[in-house]
Amino acid sequence: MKVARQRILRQLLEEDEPRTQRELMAALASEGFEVTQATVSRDLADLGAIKTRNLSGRSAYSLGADIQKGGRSIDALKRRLAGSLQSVDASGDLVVVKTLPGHAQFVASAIDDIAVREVVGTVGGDDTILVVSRPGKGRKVKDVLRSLGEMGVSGD
Amino acid sequence: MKVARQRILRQLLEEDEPRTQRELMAALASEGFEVTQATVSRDLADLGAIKTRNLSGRSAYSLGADIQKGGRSIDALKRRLAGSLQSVDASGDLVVVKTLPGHAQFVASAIDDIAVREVVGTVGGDDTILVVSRPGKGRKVKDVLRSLGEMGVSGD
DNA sequence: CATATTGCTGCATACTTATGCAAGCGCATT
DNA sequence: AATGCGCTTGCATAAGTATGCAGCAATATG
Repeated sequence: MKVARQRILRQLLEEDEPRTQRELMAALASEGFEVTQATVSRDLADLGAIKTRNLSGRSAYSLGADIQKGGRSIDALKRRLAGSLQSVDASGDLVVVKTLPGHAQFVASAIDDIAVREVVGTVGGDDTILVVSRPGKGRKVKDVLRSLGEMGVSGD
Repeated sequence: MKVARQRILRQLLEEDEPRTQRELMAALASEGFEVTQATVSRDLADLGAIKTRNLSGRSAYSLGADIQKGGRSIDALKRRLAGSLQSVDASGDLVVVKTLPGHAQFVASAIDDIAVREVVGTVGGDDTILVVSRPGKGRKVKDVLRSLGEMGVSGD
């Protein structure tokens, strides 16, 4: 089953330093999941895994930029955010996110988790977050956050 | 020249979302650097660049897990650490790092930056840092940190 | 029950990236 | 100047990864 396999895969990604998909394939096999490299590739995409470089410069798969906080998928994050987001507006490269009272810190860290490239950083208060995006990415970040929350909002 | 080219490369990695080395090759060419894919590959290794997945799940190159803090290479980090480290010891998966007074916070954040996979997290005081490594990685983290600082230390 | 629809997978293969090797260059030494 | 060393690069190719397509199974629909 796919879900079970991907759960194992997560573990493997956290515990070991799988260097190739072939290696993961073997590891999965020894756990009873015999799949091809193609499936591993697709699983890794599902999990949002990336190939990082470890301390020695060698590359290995891991669960993304937020490894320390425990990996999560975009989907999982979507679920987390959906309930807390109130509105998202942008002014240039600054994106202002309103949340339920007290949720700002939580949401801000979630945004930090997910927006690896487009976001420079976030500042969270009690119910408001200021998201600083990379030059020209403000609109995009806004759109993405809105789509994650799937809520109606005021204009640009 | 290599250095100049890699500087441009950094910029490209930060500003755009290059999806393949071929793309980077083209971008570099339009900046006056005509090199082959092989060179781009080696440059990316030098810079410690990794292939992340952006919000939509597509993969793109970027400067590692420390994007938000401004990318830097292992080498740069080495230079930063060398002057501040005093000693490194490990006890199981806990690594204790001593720094010059007041440098702990700084060094801790540097370690966070660099130790993408092996380190679970760090706690920094004034001149001491507690580094929590992944199970079984304590020794390795210790060794790496020592080698970064290139200093004599006490035993295990 | 028969027929769609959907999702997961393997196969084969296209695409992408890494690397052994040799050439070229600059600097130091003899 | 000649020799030798180390570094960088391109070339060719190996190694690794992604993906179109088709088959299969499970579930939904008539």
